Amino acid sequence: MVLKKSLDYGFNGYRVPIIPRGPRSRGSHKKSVEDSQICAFELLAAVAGKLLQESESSTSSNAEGKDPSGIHGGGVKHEQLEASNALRSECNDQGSCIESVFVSGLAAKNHNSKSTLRELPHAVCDSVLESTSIISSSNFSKKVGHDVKLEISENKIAVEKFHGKCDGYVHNGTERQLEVEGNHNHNADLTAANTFSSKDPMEICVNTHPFINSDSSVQLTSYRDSVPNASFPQHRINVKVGSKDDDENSVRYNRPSSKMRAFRPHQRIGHRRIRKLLTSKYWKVAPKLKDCEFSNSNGGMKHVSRNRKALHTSERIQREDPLKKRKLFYHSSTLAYDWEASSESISNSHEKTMKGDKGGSPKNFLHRASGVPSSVLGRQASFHSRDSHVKFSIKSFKVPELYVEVPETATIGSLKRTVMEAVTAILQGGLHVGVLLQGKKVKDDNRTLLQTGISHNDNLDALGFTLEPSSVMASPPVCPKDPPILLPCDTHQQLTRLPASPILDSGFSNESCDPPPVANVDNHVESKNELVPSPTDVVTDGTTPDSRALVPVPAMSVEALAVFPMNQKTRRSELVQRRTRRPFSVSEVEALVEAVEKLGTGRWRDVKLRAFENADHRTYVDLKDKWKTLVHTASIAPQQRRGEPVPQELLDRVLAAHSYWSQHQSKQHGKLQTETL
DNA sequence: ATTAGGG
DNA sequence: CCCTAAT
Repeated sequence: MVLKKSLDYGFNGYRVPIIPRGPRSRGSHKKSVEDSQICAFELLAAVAGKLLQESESSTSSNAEGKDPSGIHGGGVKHEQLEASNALRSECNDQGSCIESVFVSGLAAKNHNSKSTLRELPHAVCDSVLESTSIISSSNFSKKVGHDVKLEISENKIAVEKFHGKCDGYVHNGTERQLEVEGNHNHNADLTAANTFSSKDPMEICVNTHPFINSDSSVQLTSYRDSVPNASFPQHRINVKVGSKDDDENSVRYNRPSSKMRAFRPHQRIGHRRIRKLLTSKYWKVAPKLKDCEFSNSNGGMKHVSRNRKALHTSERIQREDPLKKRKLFYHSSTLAYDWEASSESISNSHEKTMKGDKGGSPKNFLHRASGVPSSVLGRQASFHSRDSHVKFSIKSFKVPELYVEVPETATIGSLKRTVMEAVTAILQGGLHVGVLLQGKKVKDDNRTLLQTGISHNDNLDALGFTLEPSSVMASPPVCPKDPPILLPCDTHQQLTRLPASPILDSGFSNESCDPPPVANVDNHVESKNELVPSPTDVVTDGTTPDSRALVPVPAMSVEALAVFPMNQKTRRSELVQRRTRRPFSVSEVEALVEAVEKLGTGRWRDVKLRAFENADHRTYVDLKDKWKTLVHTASIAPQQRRGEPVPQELLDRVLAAHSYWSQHQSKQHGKLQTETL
């Protein structure tokens, strides 16, 4: 449809099939969605939990014994409760959780004592996650046919408190519960609320420590490893999460994951889907790692309180749009997930370096990090270490959005499984960590931290991390046929878009990060998109409300977060986040120029309608501003121009149009001018 | 809601 | 991009 329109006008307006909207986006429906999604889905936590659980049985027996200190237990418990309460209250406050159901699994269980599941971890201390929770409040949805699509947005998974030593496996201490409550009457919308309450915050600390590199498999690992063992001499079991799964998990997951990966066209076109937004999860890491502060069990309570705070904050932050979306199909259900770039703040470590640190090369660090699913924002705190090691901790990270599509007849259990599988698949699929420095992605993996400008006393605050899907994940086949399924498309699009904002400073995590590196390889130019309507476009255009909803989910990014690490006191940035920067691509500029040539300046509304109607992230103000800058750019020497170079030809047209319209003050009747220019 | 400009 | 004032 869009295409048609464009044609009608005689030129192709720039269209972005799917554009992530910033928090403040003026986009219409999106907004409502965002608003409605209040509760967070602790996805990550869930994942971790799952993993843990899987292995739990095996581990559990041991666990208890391991934790000599009883502290963990009590402390943890409290924390958990608090966390859940906090979450709950938050939901209430927002009011959107009405529909959400709190699965009190956590709370309830906690009460009972630490839930059995959880206990293990505590005891073990190794586990990174003590508990995870997922909360989803969701809203939405409609049914299409038999399938229910759940989109859980703004869910966060937070792993709060990590007590324990970092070594060891990540145990399944995590408890994850996912419940969906749906009232789906035949026509009724299905509402599902999942709650995962996270009990324990997880703390993650990453440093360049040598050990870190040990396992590659799962992110969690990093922490454990990273933690200086000095502090936790105890049981250091290096288990990879991934490895761990081998036995049980592998069996279970393999099948699902493989299936999930394969994208298959949505079969039931007529079905209604319910979309549930899954928000990202946050992993909370101890805000400050004092060298192993967290290793102490007592530290737990303290951390907890902080965590709670963080949690709340993070929820607010969550508004961001997901960077990416993907869909997975599992059996009859489809899972799509978005990765949100947003990351959580990372705590600073004021500590001095850990003794244990040996110089970890940046590389090590990176490697370590990779594997963590979901975006992570890291912020450095101060590094006092005298040595050349940079130490930082990642407070939390969240997983963007998760789309789940399942038959209405699906059981809650199956839904849970589906979600977990999706998450698991993602995790296993491999994620890599992107490093952002001052909002810009650092692509050169070979550069050292020092070369990159990351040193213990420098801009640690500007350091951020993002979790990016592995390339494999990124390139799932697109299924044009099935309109509803967009994720793949999204992916595609994103990939496509990358090229658009090449090198500039502007490269934000958003755009740049999302796509896997691989993606970069196949750069498509934005213009290409225009020429050849991408599936995404089709989807977007076409569309049923449902599909629309799905597709457009944008992604926001981490960058913003990255840029504004959550400092509890400072910055309300979280609330007033700036829109993510989206440099105009050449094709956009062209569309703008063309529109202005025809309409003249002063009619930005019309310009917007004409050339950017489908680019919801471009407001008329943006267009006006862009024009302003274009005029300026065209007036200065090419050497002074920055950013993606705009073809001189376009700049010439800009000047011509500018002067033309300046003279013809009559901005109102601009019909004749095309030729003039 | 738009437009125009300054920041 | 944001913010504001003026429409």
